[in-house]
Amino acid sequence: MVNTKPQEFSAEEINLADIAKALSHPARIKILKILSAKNVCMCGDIVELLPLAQATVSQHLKKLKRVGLIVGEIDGPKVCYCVNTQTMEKAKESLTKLFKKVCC
Amino acid sequence: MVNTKPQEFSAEEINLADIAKALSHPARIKILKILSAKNVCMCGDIVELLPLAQATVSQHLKKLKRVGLIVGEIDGPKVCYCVNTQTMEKAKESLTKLFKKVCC
DNA sequence: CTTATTTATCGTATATCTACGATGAACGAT
DNA sequence: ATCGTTCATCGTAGATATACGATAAATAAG
Repeated sequence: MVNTKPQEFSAEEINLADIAKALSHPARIKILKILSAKNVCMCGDIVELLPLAQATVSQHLKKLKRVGLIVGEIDGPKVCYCVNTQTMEKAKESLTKLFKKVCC
Repeated sequence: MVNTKPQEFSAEEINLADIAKALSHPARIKILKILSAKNVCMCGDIVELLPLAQATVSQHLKKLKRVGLIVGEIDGPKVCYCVNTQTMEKAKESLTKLFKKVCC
């Protein structure tokens, strides 16, 4: 009798799940839209546009940063956030690949 | 002075976040791949292919069902799961729309 | 009817997520 | 040096996610 149960998931599956997790809250979806619309944006500007406290927005930004979907550059006391187009492209490709495999 | 802080998120943002949440675990990514490869599949078959207990796999299936990405049809004591291509297409379109807006 | 098979659900433990106020750290301006 | 601005982090509370064994429910087969 052979053990067919695999030990873990593939790096690709884990990576795609991480991307999806970063996109799994409306606030983070909206943050990406805001950043792309303004091209570059201070944290404070984002807080103004979301129904959330500054600390909470900062946490959401951290999660988007962690997977590389956005980048924050320090500019004096402020921080300029912007979309990381390269990572975003990769994310899009990974998802497109999944959809192609799964249905379309 | 005007209050610029919105009260909540849009239905579209919430919906997209829900889809992303359903895809936010490697097991669920893999389940979708398995189902599409076999076209139709029993729960037990999926359990064999994942490094998880039956109860855990059942929970993951439930989450995919909840957002409509898969459908389970009862067949005697078994349940035949398959990808819901329609919902999958919609999910793909929603994500594509986001990526188009945000970067690509 | 009893038994075996298949799957969902329950109960439970641990971890992560989400949200906020308070505080700290970094910087520019005075 | 002090103050105001901006943002991250800490501490905390409650909710949700993840995993499993045990059990229940439904059906097919004997």
